Amino acid sequence: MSKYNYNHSVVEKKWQKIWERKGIYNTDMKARGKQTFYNLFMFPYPSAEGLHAGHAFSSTGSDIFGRFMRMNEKEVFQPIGYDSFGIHSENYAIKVNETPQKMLLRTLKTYTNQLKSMGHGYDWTHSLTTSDPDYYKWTQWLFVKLFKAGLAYRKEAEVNWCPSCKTVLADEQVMTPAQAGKDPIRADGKPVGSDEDVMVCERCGTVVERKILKQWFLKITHYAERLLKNLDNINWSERVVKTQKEWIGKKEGIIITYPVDGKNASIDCFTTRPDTNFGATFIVVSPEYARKNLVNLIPPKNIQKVTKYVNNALNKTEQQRKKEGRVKTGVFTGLYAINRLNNYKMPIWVSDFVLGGFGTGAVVGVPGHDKRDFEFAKEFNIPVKRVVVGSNGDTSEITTLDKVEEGEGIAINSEFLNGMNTHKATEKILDYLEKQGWGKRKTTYHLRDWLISRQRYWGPPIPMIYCEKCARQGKSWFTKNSLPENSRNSDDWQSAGWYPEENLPVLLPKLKYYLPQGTGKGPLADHPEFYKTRCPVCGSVAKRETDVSDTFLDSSWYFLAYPNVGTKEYGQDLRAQIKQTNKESAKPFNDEILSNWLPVDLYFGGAEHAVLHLMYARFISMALFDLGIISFEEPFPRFFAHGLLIKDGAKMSKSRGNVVNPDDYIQKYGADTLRLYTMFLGPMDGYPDFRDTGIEGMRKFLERLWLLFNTKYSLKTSKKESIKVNQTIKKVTKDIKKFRYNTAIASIMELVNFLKEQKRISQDSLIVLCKLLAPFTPHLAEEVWVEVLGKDFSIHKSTWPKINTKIIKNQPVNIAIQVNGKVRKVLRFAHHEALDQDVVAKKAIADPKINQWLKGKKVVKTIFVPQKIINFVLK
RNA sequence: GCCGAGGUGGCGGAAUGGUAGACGCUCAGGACUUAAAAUCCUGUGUUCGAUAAUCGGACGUGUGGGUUCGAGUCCCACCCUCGGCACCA
Repeated sequence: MSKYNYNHSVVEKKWQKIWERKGIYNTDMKARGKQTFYNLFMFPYPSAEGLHAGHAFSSTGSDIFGRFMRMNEKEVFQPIGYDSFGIHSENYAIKVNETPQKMLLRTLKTYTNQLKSMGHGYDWTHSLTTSDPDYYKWTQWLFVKLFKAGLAYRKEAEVNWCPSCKTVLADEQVMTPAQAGKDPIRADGKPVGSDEDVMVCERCGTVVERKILKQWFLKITHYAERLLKNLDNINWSERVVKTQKEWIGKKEGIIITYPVDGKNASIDCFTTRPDTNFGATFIVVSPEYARKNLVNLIPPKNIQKVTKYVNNALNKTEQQRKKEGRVKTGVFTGLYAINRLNNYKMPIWVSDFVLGGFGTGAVVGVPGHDKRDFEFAKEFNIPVKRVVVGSNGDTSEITTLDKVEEGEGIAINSEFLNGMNTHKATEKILDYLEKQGWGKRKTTYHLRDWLISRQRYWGPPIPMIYCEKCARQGKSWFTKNSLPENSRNSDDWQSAGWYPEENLPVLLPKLKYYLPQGTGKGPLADHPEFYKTRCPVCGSVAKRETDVSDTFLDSSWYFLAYPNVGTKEYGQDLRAQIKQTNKESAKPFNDEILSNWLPVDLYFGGAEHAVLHLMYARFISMALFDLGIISFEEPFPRFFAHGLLIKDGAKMSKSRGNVVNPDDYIQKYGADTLRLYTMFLGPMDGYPDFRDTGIEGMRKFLERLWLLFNTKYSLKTSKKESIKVNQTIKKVTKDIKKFRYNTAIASIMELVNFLKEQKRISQDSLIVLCKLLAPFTPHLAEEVWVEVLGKDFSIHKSTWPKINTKIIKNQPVNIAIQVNGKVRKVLRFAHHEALDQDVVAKKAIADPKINQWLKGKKVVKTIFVPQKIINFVLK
């Protein structure tokens, strides 16, 4: 090839072929003697014909780090695969009117070609596809394991239903339209008002409905405390940690029991601020609570008004309640409750601002220290008491909303709590109330159990068998005494008649018509040849579960599978296994490989999975840890949340018509150009906008690079050149470690500009430059390494350049002149002038400006200020 | 309302308390060319002044204060933007 033309398509194809043939990115899983590095990138789900430029942006970010670690002498494992099961793929198949199987045959080929054409260093020998029976038999095995451990159960519950996807959704898959990035639509075609607060399906943007159905749940709440606690010990992007913490939503408080005056009854209220309880002046219960627990107690003269209010409130939809805003309404029940702390008689009210579904559904009103309580008290002329003095020191009466002190402070008017700070007072009162038997500590979480049933076709069938005969006799897989710890206290235990299927996989049959029914049952329910079976215990006719599991169950363990792909453990036949006595110990993992490679060293992915995949994967890992199957709780000690590549100010999406296809750019400019360009646009955790003009410039830079490498070089390196080169190494290394690829590239460009201005460029400088470029532009670097610099095969087996610290030590310095003990003047000198402190000091004094300034002043000291201040006395 | 993150040229974005605007895009001028494209060179925060030319001054990081020899960076108050949570007791 001509040395003056950089032909990207020839070079890139050539090296991609060589890499594949020689398998240089294939990892020796039993590697010894080298430190291992598991570099994981969130696998894509094939819900379109191919990847868009956003994937190129994020996957390149992950690949660069992997290549960097490789050059830092780590044995790097960088796998890739496909999250091919699930609603997203199925919906796309429906759209193109094909079966998911057939659609995937085509799209996976495209995805693979695209990923390869970007030049990522993936180990394709450890690839996996979640819809492959070899994979999903283990997903089913996982479900069975969880079931046996009491972590999977079935219960009837009010659940989210997407009328468009015709399936239920987990709480995490329901969000506001803004979060989903979709305009809300209603299944019946009615328009959604812009002021309406609606929740939509994460996938399709349809407004969700509520339905009561019997479904399978995973008991993630059992791990709420550990999921929360461990967050403090893992190195994750801050915003993701915060989101998870909020989603778990831990609240510590106490349930206080207040006797109802003159009745043989009491009301339980949950509060997180028992330290303010001396300031309680009323009780409010939700309409739900009133209807359920209070109606019989209410005096006749109040009953009509209360009933009317309750009925009215309960007939309103959630949306109506929200629309009415914060105006407080309510009705007095005629009843009083006693606050046993001070024997205060608190009127009991009913109001719809109290939620039936949170806490106990009843609240104790402390109007001085809760804004909502204050609004309510003002509305109905209920007394307000101050029991906390906040940081502003105000002790006056609380008469307006802005005087309500919700923060921490010092307790007053609270008898034995007086003078204590909020923290101490809380501890004291908690102990006191428990000791008196008036209350009980209670911790609540926002996190709910994970609903995994899906009434769809494209997923792993939930491997459970239902035997009606056994159910009638109250039999189940668990004997009465063998109910696991986790489930023993649960009211939700309704699994009589259910047995786990161990003859795995329960194959998903090929169906020609697989569309969701919308009846609350999945398409498999129409296929007796699938669901008809025999009870594994009594042998009578039994039925299989016809729902499939959530796609997030597939992806909750895939990172554990990658390193084990190809092992005999992962490949073993579970159908043969069950005949063996050790069937309980069957698992897809090789212990040596697990300990060599896991947990994942760096997980690179999108922040949108904060409460979805990332939470589920942590939960599953903890469960597997408790079952003794793996030896760590946290699968991802380090997670980096990348940003998103946007186009014309918006997220790329088909409906907006702003999808950038990376193929066009790879063909026109080359993968290296696209890699370098997307990385240069901005910080990796930002939201850079893709523009065509910029990429032209980047392509020109690569051409100039190519020319630079092809110019004559000398063997000697000048001192100035050496300083520059070493500064660049230092900067680029630091930036890559912090995922600041854009500034790393800028430094490389600066070095190139510098080298171009030199009359002679040394070979050493070019070698360093080539190495610095290698993670970003792997093909170009490889070509230069071998063809131009004549080095051994593959730059990626070479080592990252070392910094010569001696050379870059001399940085610019400041000379500060001290008069009468205070620094009064500072001069700045370039590094090469400031090698000797005395020389510099003399020079400072000699400076005409300083000289003039110094006139008539007594110089005591000059101070040498490079990075830190070093004092020395001027003689 | 509460909790985060942030506000720097025409644009994307750089700056361990130490020459603000690296690097790139855009734009302008020049060279080459019959011409255009490509390429290369020069300039490009605002403003004032000056020279034959090299040049010099002032102001500039949302606003107003403060600390410091020195502040985009640290502290206080305010304004604005973007995320997350939201009648969760």
